[in-house]
Amino acid sequence: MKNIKKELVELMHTGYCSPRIVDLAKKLKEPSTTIHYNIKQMEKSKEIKAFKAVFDYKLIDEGLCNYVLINLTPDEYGNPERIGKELVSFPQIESIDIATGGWEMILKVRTKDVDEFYQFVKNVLSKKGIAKTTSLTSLKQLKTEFVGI
Amino acid sequence: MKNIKKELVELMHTGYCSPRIVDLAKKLKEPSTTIHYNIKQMEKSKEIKAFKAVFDYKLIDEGLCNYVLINLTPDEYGNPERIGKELVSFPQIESIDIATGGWEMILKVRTKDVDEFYQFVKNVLSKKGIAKTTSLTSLKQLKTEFVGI
DNA sequence: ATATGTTGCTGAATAAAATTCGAATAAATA
DNA sequence: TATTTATTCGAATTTTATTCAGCAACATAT
Repeated sequence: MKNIKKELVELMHTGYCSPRIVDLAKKLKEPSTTIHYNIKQMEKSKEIKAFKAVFDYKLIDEGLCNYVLINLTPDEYGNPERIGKELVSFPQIESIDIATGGWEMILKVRTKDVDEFYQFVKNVLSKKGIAKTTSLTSLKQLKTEFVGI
Repeated sequence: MKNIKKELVELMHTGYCSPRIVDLAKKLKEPSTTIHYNIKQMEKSKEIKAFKAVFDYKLIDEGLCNYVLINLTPDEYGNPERIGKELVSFPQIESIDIATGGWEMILKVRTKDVDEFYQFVKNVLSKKGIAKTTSLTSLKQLKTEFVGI
């Protein structure tokens, strides 16, 4: 038995999917070529960034979700994007926002469990420029990526 | 000229997409029927919840993003899910989490602009059971739904 | 208003992909 | 080991995406 599922999850996290043109055409009662044309337009204009899968994260070893609120050190206020860009490639990070209102950065982080989250915090959040972090643990997710549970 | 794009965006926000089995097969160097079988398994077991599009929200009239931290009134502490379920169907809400650590609920909300956000706050967050809200406005998004900018 | 260029729409034909099915293999269980 | 169950995968079929050409709608200039 091959372990294909883990690799599939990884790939479909951010891509390797596409629109179901026939179904969209039926739903909107338009010719499928028209739907096709419009979606291609939206891809060209970058309105559409990707097609991807949404998972039940409890079932794929990403059961723990934390919002991490970050205060930067004063010398990093000027370009929070520097740290942000360092973080983008971490697969545990679902979203990164530069913010205002008490914290300079907001991360949404998914890990398997507390052990992995601890590792994440140690490796990532000890980066230069991060002064203080506050973690808000999600106890239950009722909606994710616009998809209700 | 028909206004198909708005309807397409709405539908592809949470579905009407599917995996690109042939591409996954090529990437993983496996037969496409094997990929097909494995994905169907993941759909049946509910590991996969949906296939959807990710947008550049600035370009589709959802340019303003706020994290809304919510304190519930003491009488609602017992079942935060009641309010949560009332909120699920709002299309502006990307995610709803029941949380611990200072706030009982965390919303991620996307609106066109401040005017629409104000309407949202008035209509939704004046619901019974919500004691206090704090909004954190995203100034810049570096990663969303696992997709980097 | 008319001409001209550009963008959007659509049916027909083609190319490509998903799905089904059956048989073989591998894994799990007794 | 024997038996059942789950997974792999090639061949055939069904379904879907894509291309293309022509037409319609719209915008802009004359």
